[in-house]
Amino acid sequence: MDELIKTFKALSEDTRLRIIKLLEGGELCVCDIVAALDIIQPKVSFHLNVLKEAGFLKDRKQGRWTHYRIDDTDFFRRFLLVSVLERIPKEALAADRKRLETFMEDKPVRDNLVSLPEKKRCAGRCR
Amino acid sequence: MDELIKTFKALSEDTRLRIIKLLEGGELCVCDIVAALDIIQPKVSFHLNVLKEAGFLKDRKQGRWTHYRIDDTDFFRRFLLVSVLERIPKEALAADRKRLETFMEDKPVRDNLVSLPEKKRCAGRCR
DNA sequence: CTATTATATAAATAATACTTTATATAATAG
DNA sequence: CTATTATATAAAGTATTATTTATATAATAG
Repeated sequence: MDELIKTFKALSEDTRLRIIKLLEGGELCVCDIVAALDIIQPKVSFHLNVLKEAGFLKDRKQGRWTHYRIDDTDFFRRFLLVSVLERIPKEALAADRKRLETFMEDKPVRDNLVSLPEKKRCAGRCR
Repeated sequence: MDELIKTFKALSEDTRLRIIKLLEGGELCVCDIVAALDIIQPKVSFHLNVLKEAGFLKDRKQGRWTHYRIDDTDFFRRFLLVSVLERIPKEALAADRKRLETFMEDKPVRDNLVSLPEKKRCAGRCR
């Protein structure tokens, strides 16, 4: 029963649902999420960890960055995620999406690194 | 998004899942649930209200009693309830079920009232 | 090697949620 | 009407969870 409670509790918080909605578009590193949500990094890390511990996210370390993505290996959690995604209207989190886009576009440093091996690049404007 | 959070939060607590599992067997009045869970009445009322506010339960007043039952009018909540029920193994809450059965059987007063109109009877041993 | 960057984690604080105790209310038995 | 019963609610206390600030760690650029 504890696992079930942990599962639902992970989905019972605003910031975490915003993260899920962001990751609908694919993998992001922590700094991308920080920029998109416009909240401080330890707060983002805290919530990412709650979602990960509950089995909703997977992480992938790459150099200095940690990339998070939706973990869709479990059927029940996958159903819950889809339910969440379809119940949050696109316009509700438009600001998050907008900040993410701006952050992604406005990355002069990344452009300089496009030719470097994947290991050294970040999806955002990280150096 | 707030409604979604409220929905999941309602399912993020031990006592509330025990209540849901109890109500799988059908409508019960508050005193039945108090007896089954062996916890104090205001605590039960608090959790019943959380579940009701989240749309998982309906209540029905009958004389001095309030009977609660699962509200299966909404498809999504219904799916969540079924998911909860099937994920809580029968043996996990055997003690609750046992206390409920004992309480239901051991009701000398109710037997005296069986012939009275429905309005005056309680499912438990309430007088 | 040193400085910087990305992220994590610890400690302190703040905010929420739950529990308990006490009391209110409404129905009804006597 | 008065006492009792079932349930609800308010107030106070406790516990849990979230947030912030500060710091640690690990990677890497220079």
